Amino acid sequence: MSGGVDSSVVAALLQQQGCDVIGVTLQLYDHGEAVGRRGTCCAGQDIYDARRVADRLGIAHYVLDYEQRFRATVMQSFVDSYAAGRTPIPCVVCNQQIKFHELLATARELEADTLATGHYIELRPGPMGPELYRACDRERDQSYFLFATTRAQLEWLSFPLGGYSKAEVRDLAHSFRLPVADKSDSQDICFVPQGRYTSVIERLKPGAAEAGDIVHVDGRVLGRHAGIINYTIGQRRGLGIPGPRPLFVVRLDAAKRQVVVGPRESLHAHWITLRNVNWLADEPISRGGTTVAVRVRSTSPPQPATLFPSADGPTEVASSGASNGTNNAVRVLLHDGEYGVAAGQACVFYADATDRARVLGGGWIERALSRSERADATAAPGDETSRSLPHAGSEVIEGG
RNA sequence: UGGGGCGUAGCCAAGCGGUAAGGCAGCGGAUUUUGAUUCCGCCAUUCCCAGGUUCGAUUCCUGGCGCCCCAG
Repeated sequence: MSGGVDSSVVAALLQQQGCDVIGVTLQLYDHGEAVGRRGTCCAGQDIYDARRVADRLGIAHYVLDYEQRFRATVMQSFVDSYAAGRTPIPCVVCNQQIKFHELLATARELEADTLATGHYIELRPGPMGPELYRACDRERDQSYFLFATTRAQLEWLSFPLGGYSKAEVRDLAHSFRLPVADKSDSQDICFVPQGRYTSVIERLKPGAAEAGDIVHVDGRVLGRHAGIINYTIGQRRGLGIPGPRPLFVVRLDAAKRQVVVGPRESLHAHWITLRNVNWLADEPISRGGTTVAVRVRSTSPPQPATLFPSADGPTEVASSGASNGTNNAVRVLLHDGEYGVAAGQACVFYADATDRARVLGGGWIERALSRSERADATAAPGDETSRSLPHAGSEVIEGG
Protein backbone atom coordinates (compact mmCIF):
# COMPACT_ATOMS: atom_id res chain seq x y z
CA MET A 1 0.00 0.00 0.00
CA SER A 2 1.74 3.09 -1.26
CA GLY A 3 -0.75 5.47 0.31
CA GLY A 4 -2.23 6.26 -3.06
CA VAL A 5 -5.68 5.61 -4.44
CA ASP A 6 -4.88 2.51 -6.46
CA SER A 7 -3.30 0.25 -3.86
CA SER A 8 -5.85 1.43 -1.31
CA VAL A 9 -8.71 0.34 -3.54
CA VAL A 10 -6.98 -2.99 -4.10
CA ALA A 11 -6.94 -3.59 -0.35
CA ALA A 12 -10.60 -2.66 -0.07
CA LEU A 13 -11.61 -4.84 -3.01
CA LEU A 14 -9.82 -7.89 -1.68
CA GLN A 15 -11.30 -7.40 1.74
CA GLN A 16 -14.74 -7.10 0.19
CA GLN A 17 -14.14 -10.40 -1.57
CA GLY A 18 -13.54 -12.01 1.82
CA CYS A 19 -9.77 -12.17 1.72
CA ASP A 20 -7.69 -11.90 4.84
CA VAL A 21 -5.81 -8.75 3.86
CA ILE A 22 -2.50 -7.65 5.29
CA GLY A 23 -1.46 -4.17 4.29
CA VAL A 24 2.23 -3.62 3.69
CA THR A 25 3.89 -0.27 3.00
CA LEU A 26 7.52 -0.02 2.07
CA GLN A 27 9.63 2.76 3.39
CA LEU A 28 12.01 3.11 0.51
CA TYR A 29 14.15 6.17 1.04
CA ASP A 30 14.91 8.91 3.50
CA HIS A 31 11.69 10.78 3.41
CA GLY A 32 12.96 13.76 5.36
CA GLU A 33 13.27 15.88 2.27
CA ALA A 34 10.05 14.67 0.74
CA VAL A 35 7.71 14.96 3.70
CA GLY A 36 4.62 16.85 2.90
CA ARG A 37 5.24 16.81 -0.81
CA ARG A 38 2.25 16.10 -2.96
CA GLY A 39 2.34 13.50 -5.65
CA THR A 40 5.05 11.26 -4.24
CA CYS A 41 4.82 7.72 -2.98
CA CYS A 42 6.35 5.73 -0.21
CA ALA A 43 7.43 8.71 1.89
CA GLY A 44 6.21 10.21 5.14
CA GLN A 45 2.83 11.55 4.21
CA ASP A 46 2.11 8.55 2.05
CA ILE A 47 2.97 6.07 4.78
CA TYR A 48 0.58 7.96 7.03
CA ASP A 49 -2.10 7.84 4.35
CA ALA A 50 -1.64 4.10 3.93
CA ARG A 51 -2.05 3.69 7.67
CA ARG A 52 -5.26 5.72 7.61
CA VAL A 53 -6.66 3.53 4.86
CA ALA A 54 -5.74 0.37 6.74
CA ASP A 55 -7.42 1.76 9.85
CA ARG A 56 -10.50 2.63 7.83
CA LEU A 57 -10.66 -0.92 6.53
CA GLY A 58 -9.71 -2.47 9.84
CA ILE A 59 -6.87 -4.53 8.39
CA ALA A 60 -3.40 -5.20 9.70
CA HIS A 61 -0.77 -2.84 8.40
CA TYR A 62 3.00 -3.07 8.43
CA VAL A 63 5.59 -0.53 7.41
CA LEU A 64 8.75 -2.27 6.30
CA ASP A 65 12.05 -0.46 6.24
CA TYR A 66 13.53 -1.22 2.83
CA GLU A 67 15.72 1.84 2.66
CA GLN A 68 18.98 -0.06 2.59
CA ARG A 69 18.08 -2.41 -0.22
CA PHE A 70 16.26 0.26 -2.16
CA ARG A 71 19.35 2.42 -2.07
CA ALA A 72 21.63 -0.50 -2.87
CA THR A 73 19.64 -1.66 -5.87
CA VAL A 74 17.28 0.91 -7.34
CA MET A 75 19.08 4.12 -6.52
CA GLN A 76 22.55 2.78 -7.10
CA SER A 77 21.75 1.29 -10.48
CA PHE A 78 20.00 4.53 -11.37
CA VAL A 79 23.13 6.51 -10.61
CA ASP A 80 25.51 4.06 -12.27
CA SER A 81 23.35 3.96 -15.34
CA TYR A 82 23.39 7.70 -15.88
CA ALA A 83 27.10 7.87 -15.20
CA ALA A 84 27.65 5.29 -17.93
CA GLY A 85 25.70 7.33 -20.45
CA ARG A 86 22.52 5.29 -20.19
CA THR A 87 18.99 6.33 -19.27
CA PRO A 88 17.58 4.15 -16.50
CA ILE A 89 14.02 3.26 -15.56
CA PRO A 90 14.12 2.98 -11.79
CA CYS A 91 10.44 2.00 -11.61
CA VAL A 92 11.14 -1.22 -13.48
CA VAL A 93 14.11 -2.06 -11.28
CA CYS A 94 11.97 -1.36 -8.23
CA ASN A 95 9.23 -3.68 -9.46
CA GLN A 96 11.75 -6.32 -10.42
CA GLN A 97 14.10 -6.23 -7.44
CA ILE A 98 12.12 -4.75 -4.59
CA LYS A 99 8.43 -5.41 -4.98
CA PHE A 100 8.44 -8.70 -6.85
CA HIS A 101 11.57 -10.07 -5.27
CA GLU A 102 12.21 -8.76 -1.75
CA LEU A 103 8.62 -7.95 -0.90
CA LEU A 104 7.31 -11.09 -2.53
CA ALA A 105 9.71 -13.16 -0.41
CA THR A 106 8.43 -11.37 2.66
CA ALA A 107 4.84 -12.03 1.62
CA ARG A 108 5.59 -15.71 1.30
CA GLU A 109 7.25 -15.72 4.70
CA LEU A 110 4.00 -14.29 6.02
CA GLU A 111 2.32 -17.28 4.36
CA ALA A 112 0.30 -15.06 2.10
CA ASP A 113 -1.41 -16.72 -0.84
CA THR A 114 -0.71 -13.85 -3.17
CA LEU A 115 0.87 -10.43 -3.38
CA ALA A 116 -1.58 -7.92 -4.81
CA THR A 117 -0.56 -4.51 -6.14
CA GLY A 118 -2.35 -1.54 -7.65
CA HIS A 119 -0.69 -1.81 -11.04
CA TYR A 120 -2.87 -1.39 -14.09
CA ILE A 121 -2.25 -4.64 -15.88
CA GLU A 122 -4.24 -7.83 -16.18
CA LEU A 123 -3.32 -11.37 -15.28
CA ARG A 124 -5.26 -14.21 -16.91
CA PRO A 125 -4.84 -17.94 -16.50
CA GLY A 126 -3.39 -19.73 -19.51
CA PRO A 127 -2.44 -23.27 -20.51
CA MET A 128 1.16 -22.70 -19.48
CA GLY A 129 0.49 -20.53 -16.48
CA PRO A 130 -0.60 -16.93 -15.85
CA GLU A 131 -0.48 -14.61 -18.82
CA LEU A 132 -0.09 -10.83 -18.77
CA TYR A 133 -2.35 -8.50 -20.75
CA ARG A 134 -2.54 -4.77 -21.18
CA ALA A 135 -4.94 -3.02 -18.82
CA CYS A 136 -8.41 -2.14 -20.04
CA ASP A 137 -7.71 1.54 -19.39
CA ARG A 138 -5.33 2.18 -22.24
CA GLU A 139 -4.27 5.51 -20.77
CA ARG A 140 -3.28 3.86 -17.51
CA ASP A 141 -1.77 0.66 -18.80
CA GLN A 142 1.43 -0.03 -16.87
CA SER A 143 2.60 -3.07 -18.77
CA TYR A 144 5.68 -1.20 -19.90
CA PHE A 145 6.95 -1.06 -16.32
CA LEU A 146 6.22 -4.71 -15.64
CA PHE A 147 7.87 -6.41 -18.59
CA ALA A 148 10.55 -7.97 -16.40
CA THR A 149 8.10 -9.86 -14.25
CA THR A 150 8.91 -13.54 -14.61
CA ARG A 151 6.54 -16.44 -14.96
CA ALA A 152 7.63 -17.70 -11.56
CA GLN A 153 6.73 -14.35 -10.03
CA LEU A 154 3.40 -14.17 -11.82
CA GLU A 155 2.32 -17.31 -10.05
CA TRP A 156 2.34 -15.33 -6.82
CA LEU A 157 0.99 -12.02 -7.98
CA SER A 158 -2.41 -10.42 -8.36
CA PHE A 159 -3.28 -7.23 -10.22
CA PRO A 160 -6.92 -6.58 -9.35
CA LEU A 161 -7.11 -3.24 -11.19
CA GLY A 162 -6.35 -4.46 -14.69
CA GLY A 163 -10.01 -4.55 -15.58
CA TYR A 164 -10.93 -1.13 -14.20
CA SER A 165 -10.55 2.36 -15.54
CA LYS A 166 -8.97 5.00 -13.37
CA ALA A 167 -12.33 6.75 -13.10
CA GLU A 168 -13.91 3.54 -11.83
CA VAL A 169 -11.14 3.13 -9.28
CA ARG A 170 -11.77 6.67 -8.04
CA ASP A 171 -15.46 5.86 -7.75
CA LEU A 172 -14.66 2.71 -5.82
CA ALA A 173 -12.41 4.68 -3.49
CA HIS A 174 -15.31 7.00 -2.77
CA SER A 175 -17.76 4.17 -2.27
CA PHE A 176 -15.35 2.57 0.18
CA ARG A 177 -15.02 5.98 1.83
CA LEU A 178 -11.26 5.86 1.62
CA PRO A 179 -9.53 8.98 2.92
CA VAL A 180 -7.28 9.06 -0.15
CA ALA A 181 -10.11 8.96 -2.69
CA ASP A 182 -9.26 12.38 -4.08
CA LYS A 183 -5.52 12.22 -3.65
CA SER A 184 -3.60 13.29 -6.74
CA ASP A 185 -1.81 10.67 -8.79
CA SER A 186 1.88 10.23 -8.28
CA GLN A 187 4.29 11.07 -11.04
CA ASP A 188 8.00 11.51 -11.54
CA ILE A 189 10.59 9.35 -9.82
CA CYS A 190 9.63 8.85 -6.17
CA PHE A 191 13.09 9.42 -4.74
CA VAL A 192 13.82 12.51 -6.81
CA PRO A 193 12.53 15.67 -5.16
CA GLN A 194 11.74 18.66 -7.36
CA GLY A 195 12.42 16.69 -10.51
CA ARG A 196 16.14 17.39 -10.17
CA TYR A 197 17.47 13.88 -10.68
CA THR A 198 21.01 15.12 -11.27
CA SER A 199 21.26 16.30 -7.68
CA VAL A 200 20.58 12.73 -6.53
CA ILE A 201 23.37 11.48 -8.77
CA GLU A 202 25.75 14.11 -7.46
CA ARG A 203 24.94 13.11 -3.92
CA LEU A 204 25.40 9.38 -4.39
CA LYS A 205 28.28 9.57 -6.81
CA PRO A 206 30.23 12.79 -6.34
CA GLY A 207 32.08 13.81 -9.44
CA ALA A 208 29.79 11.88 -11.75
CA ALA A 209 29.06 15.04 -13.67
CA GLU A 210 32.25 15.85 -15.51
CA ALA A 211 32.20 18.58 -18.13
CA GLY A 212 32.97 17.72 -21.72
CA ASP A 213 32.46 18.63 -25.34
CA ILE A 214 29.27 18.76 -27.31
CA VAL A 215 30.21 17.30 -30.67
CA HIS A 216 28.22 17.19 -33.90
CA VAL A 217 27.92 13.83 -35.66
CA ASP A 218 30.02 15.34 -38.45
CA GLY A 219 32.87 15.86 -36.00
CA ARG A 220 32.66 19.56 -35.28
CA VAL A 221 32.93 20.61 -31.63
CA LEU A 222 29.95 22.88 -31.02
CA GLY A 223 30.18 23.65 -27.34
CA ARG A 224 30.60 22.40 -23.79
CA HIS A 225 28.32 20.55 -21.42
CA ALA A 226 28.34 20.15 -17.64
CA GLY A 227 28.18 16.34 -17.61
CA ILE A 228 26.61 13.61 -19.73
CA ILE A 229 24.31 12.74 -16.82
CA ASN A 230 22.27 15.79 -17.80
CA TYR A 231 21.31 14.28 -21.13
CA THR A 232 19.48 11.41 -22.72
CA ILE A 233 19.19 10.19 -26.29
CA GLY A 234 16.68 12.22 -28.24
CA GLN A 235 16.84 15.19 -25.91
CA ARG A 236 16.55 18.58 -27.56
CA ARG A 237 16.33 21.12 -24.79
CA GLY A 238 19.30 22.12 -22.73
CA LEU A 239 22.00 22.01 -25.38
CA GLY A 240 22.19 25.77 -25.78
CA ILE A 241 23.47 25.62 -29.33
CA PRO A 242 21.76 27.96 -31.82
CA GLY A 243 21.52 26.94 -35.44
CA PRO A 244 19.30 26.73 -38.51
CA ARG A 245 17.61 23.59 -37.19
CA PRO A 246 17.21 22.08 -33.75
CA LEU A 247 19.81 19.61 -32.58
CA PHE A 248 19.13 16.43 -30.63
CA VAL A 249 21.33 14.23 -28.49
CA VAL A 250 22.26 11.29 -30.70
CA ARG A 251 24.79 9.50 -28.52
CA LEU A 252 26.46 9.73 -25.13
CA ASP A 253 30.08 8.69 -24.84
CA ALA A 254 30.95 8.22 -21.19
CA ALA A 255 34.60 7.39 -21.88
CA LYS A 256 35.18 10.55 -23.92
CA ARG A 257 32.68 12.53 -21.87
CA GLN A 258 31.09 13.60 -25.12
CA VAL A 259 27.52 14.51 -25.93
CA VAL A 260 27.11 13.80 -29.63
CA VAL A 261 24.36 15.79 -31.31
CA GLY A 262 22.79 15.85 -34.74
CA PRO A 263 19.65 16.56 -36.75
CA ARG A 264 16.46 14.67 -36.03
CA GLU A 265 17.03 12.19 -38.86
CA SER A 266 20.12 10.87 -37.16
CA LEU A 267 17.90 9.64 -34.33
CA HIS A 268 15.88 7.34 -36.55
CA ALA A 269 16.55 3.83 -35.29
CA HIS A 270 15.43 0.60 -36.94
CA TRP A 271 17.50 -1.98 -35.13
CA ILE A 272 17.71 -2.37 -31.37
CA THR A 273 19.82 -4.84 -29.46
CA LEU A 274 18.49 -6.04 -26.12
CA ARG A 275 20.00 -7.84 -23.17
CA ASN A 276 18.47 -9.60 -20.18
CA VAL A 277 15.34 -10.40 -22.10
CA ASN A 278 12.37 -11.74 -20.20
CA TRP A 279 10.34 -13.86 -22.58
CA LEU A 280 6.79 -14.68 -21.54
CA ALA A 281 5.31 -16.20 -24.68
CA ASP A 282 4.58 -19.90 -24.96
CA GLU A 283 6.78 -20.48 -27.98
CA PRO A 284 10.45 -19.46 -28.23
CA ILE A 285 11.54 -16.68 -30.55
CA SER A 286 11.95 -18.10 -34.03
CA ARG A 287 15.37 -18.03 -35.63
CA GLY A 288 13.65 -16.73 -38.74
CA GLY A 289 12.08 -13.91 -36.75
CA THR A 290 8.97 -13.56 -34.61
CA THR A 291 6.66 -10.69 -35.46
CA VAL A 292 5.26 -8.79 -32.51
CA ALA A 293 4.47 -5.21 -31.52
CA VAL A 294 6.86 -3.30 -29.27
CA ARG A 295 7.11 -0.20 -27.20
CA VAL A 296 10.36 1.57 -26.51
CA ARG A 297 8.73 4.01 -24.10
CA SER A 298 5.73 3.87 -21.84
CA THR A 299 3.68 6.54 -23.55
CA SER A 300 3.61 5.60 -27.22
CA PRO A 301 1.46 2.87 -28.75
CA PRO A 302 3.06 -0.47 -29.68
CA GLN A 303 4.37 -0.62 -33.21
CA PRO A 304 5.16 -3.58 -35.47
CA ALA A 305 8.54 -5.22 -35.06
CA THR A 306 10.31 -8.50 -35.63
CA LEU A 307 12.39 -10.21 -32.96
CA PHE A 308 15.47 -12.29 -33.72
CA PRO A 309 17.56 -14.33 -31.32
CA SER A 310 20.90 -12.55 -31.17
CA ALA A 311 23.75 -14.07 -33.12
CA ASP A 312 26.06 -13.88 -30.14
CA GLY A 313 23.47 -15.05 -27.65
CA PRO A 314 21.63 -18.32 -27.12
CA THR A 315 19.91 -19.59 -30.23
CA GLU A 316 16.70 -19.90 -28.33
CA VAL A 317 15.38 -17.54 -25.72
CA ALA A 318 14.03 -19.55 -22.87
CA SER A 319 10.40 -19.02 -22.09
CA SER A 320 10.75 -19.93 -18.45
CA GLY A 321 11.17 -17.61 -15.54
CA ALA A 322 14.81 -18.53 -15.47
CA SER A 323 15.46 -15.90 -18.11
CA ASN A 324 15.37 -13.20 -15.49
CA GLY A 325 18.87 -12.00 -14.80
CA THR A 326 20.46 -14.13 -17.47
CA ASN A 327 22.12 -12.74 -20.51
CA ASN A 328 19.53 -13.49 -23.14
CA ALA A 329 20.09 -11.17 -26.07
CA VAL A 330 17.62 -10.31 -28.78
CA ARG A 331 17.73 -8.15 -31.88
CA VAL A 332 14.65 -6.10 -32.73
CA LEU A 333 13.79 -4.82 -36.18
CA LEU A 334 11.40 -1.88 -35.92
CA HIS A 335 9.34 -1.88 -39.11
CA ASP A 336 8.76 1.87 -39.07
CA GLY A 337 11.66 2.98 -36.91
CA GLU A 338 11.60 5.07 -33.76
CA TYR A 339 13.20 8.34 -32.72
CA GLY A 340 15.05 8.75 -29.46
CA VAL A 341 15.71 5.16 -28.46
CA ALA A 342 18.01 5.30 -25.46
CA ALA A 343 20.25 2.62 -24.00
CA GLY A 344 19.03 1.70 -20.53
CA GLN A 345 15.39 2.04 -21.48
CA ALA A 346 13.14 -0.94 -22.05
CA CYS A 347 11.76 -2.52 -25.19
CA VAL A 348 8.55 -4.30 -24.27
CA PHE A 349 6.92 -6.95 -26.45
CA TYR A 350 3.21 -7.40 -27.19
CA ALA A 351 1.46 -10.06 -29.22
CA ASP A 352 -0.05 -7.34 -31.40
CA ALA A 353 -0.77 -3.62 -31.42
CA THR A 354 -4.27 -3.82 -29.96
CA ASP A 355 -5.34 -2.28 -26.66
CA ARG A 356 -5.77 -5.56 -24.84
CA ALA A 357 -2.80 -7.38 -26.31
CA ARG A 358 -0.92 -10.03 -24.40
CA VAL A 359 2.41 -8.93 -22.95
CA LEU A 360 5.22 -11.15 -24.18
CA GLY A 361 8.01 -9.73 -22.04
CA GLY A 362 10.78 -7.41 -23.06
CA GLY A 363 14.40 -6.51 -22.60
CA TRP A 364 16.81 -3.75 -21.74
CA ILE A 365 17.98 -1.65 -24.64
CA GLU A 366 21.70 -2.01 -25.23
CA ARG A 367 22.06 -0.12 -28.49
CA ALA A 368 19.92 1.47 -31.15
CA LEU A 369 21.08 1.47 -34.75
CA SER A 370 19.91 3.08 -37.95
CA ARG A 371 18.49 1.16 -40.89
CA SER A 372 21.83 0.92 -42.67
CA GLU A 373 23.67 -0.43 -39.67
CA ARG A 374 23.91 -4.08 -38.82
CA ALA A 375 22.40 -4.93 -35.48
CA ASP A 376 24.72 -7.89 -35.18
CA ALA A 377 27.88 -5.90 -35.87
CA THR A 378 30.80 -7.00 -33.78
CA ALA A 379 32.36 -3.59 -33.18
CA ALA A 380 32.56 -2.23 -29.68
CA PRO A 381 29.42 -0.57 -28.40
CA GLY A 382 29.15 2.99 -29.52
CA ASP A 383 31.78 2.90 -32.23
CA GLU A 384 29.66 2.21 -35.23
CA THR A 385 26.95 4.59 -34.21
CA SER A 386 29.29 7.49 -34.72
CA ARG A 387 30.82 6.16 -37.89
CA SER A 388 27.98 5.31 -40.14
CA LEU A 389 24.99 7.36 -39.20
CA PRO A 390 23.10 8.38 -42.29
CA HIS A 391 23.57 12.01 -43.25
CA ALA A 392 26.65 12.32 -41.10
CA GLY A 393 28.74 15.07 -42.53
CA SER A 394 26.04 16.38 -44.78
CA GLU A 395 24.58 18.72 -42.23
CA VAL A 396 25.76 22.31 -42.29
CA ILE A 397 25.05 24.45 -39.29
CA GLU A 398 26.49 27.77 -40.29
CA GLY A 399 24.38 29.35 -42.98
CA GLY A 400 27.29 30.59 -45.02
C1' U B 1 40.63 55.01 -46.23
C1' G B 2 41.39 53.31 -53.75
C1' G B 3 36.89 50.35 -54.71
C1' G B 4 32.81 47.43 -52.79
C1' G B 5 29.66 45.35 -48.88
C1' C B 6 27.48 45.15 -44.07
C1' G B 7 25.77 46.68 -39.14
C1' U B 8 17.79 44.39 -36.86
C1' A B 9 16.70 40.26 -29.85
C1' G B 10 21.85 35.54 -27.00
C1' C B 11 22.77 33.41 -32.48
C1' C B 12 20.99 33.43 -37.66
C1' A B 13 17.73 36.38 -40.34
C1' A B 14 13.17 38.92 -43.27
C1' G B 15 11.48 43.67 -43.93
C1' C B 16 13.85 48.64 -47.68
C1' G B 17 8.74 54.88 -46.38
C1' G B 18 3.40 53.29 -42.93
C1' U B 19 4.13 51.89 -37.66
C1' A B 20 9.63 45.19 -36.31
C1' A B 21 8.32 37.95 -40.11
C1' G B 22 10.54 33.39 -39.09
C1' G B 23 14.16 29.80 -37.28
C1' C B 24 17.61 28.42 -33.35
C1' A B 25 18.69 29.16 -28.24
C1' G B 26 16.30 30.52 -23.56
C1' C B 27 12.15 30.80 -20.05
C1' G B 28 7.17 29.14 -18.40
C1' G B 29 3.17 25.65 -18.87
C1' A B 30 0.39 21.22 -20.69
C1' U B 31 1.14 15.98 -21.44
C1' U B 32 3.78 11.71 -18.67
C1' U B 33 4.27 6.12 -12.29
C1' U B 34 11.16 6.48 -16.22
C1' G B 35 14.23 9.78 -19.58
C1' A B 36 12.82 12.11 -23.88
C1' U B 37 9.93 13.70 -27.83
C1' U B 38 5.60 16.68 -28.87
C1' C B 39 2.29 20.66 -28.02
C1' C B 40 0.94 25.59 -26.04
C1' G B 41 2.51 30.38 -24.21
C1' C B 42 6.40 34.17 -23.44
C1' C B 43 10.75 36.42 -25.45
C1' A B 44 13.37 43.82 -29.77
C1' U B 45 7.98 50.37 -27.77
C1' U B 46 12.64 49.04 -31.18
C1' C B 47 16.20 48.23 -35.81
C1' C B 48 25.10 50.70 -34.31
C1' C B 49 25.23 56.24 -32.90
C1' A B 50 24.07 61.53 -34.09
C1' G B 51 21.67 64.82 -37.12
C1' G B 52 18.34 65.74 -41.49
C1' U B 53 14.08 64.98 -45.20
C1' U B 54 8.88 63.45 -44.38
C1' C B 55 2.30 63.56 -41.74
C1' G B 56 5.27 59.25 -40.76
C1' A B 57 11.93 56.26 -41.38
C1' U B 58 14.51 49.98 -39.56
C1' U B 59 13.69 51.59 -44.46
C1' C B 60 15.76 57.96 -47.97
C1' C B 61 20.07 61.72 -47.10
C1' U B 62 24.57 63.46 -44.31
C1' G B 63 28.25 62.63 -40.74
C1' G B 64 30.44 59.44 -37.21
C1' C B 65 31.76 54.57 -35.09
C1' G B 66 32.50 49.29 -35.94
C1' C B 67 33.13 45.02 -38.97
C1' C B 68 34.14 42.35 -43.73
C1' C B 69 35.96 41.70 -48.84
C1' C B 70 38.85 43.12 -53.24
C1' A B 71 42.68 45.71 -54.68
C1' G B 72 47.02 47.92 -53.10
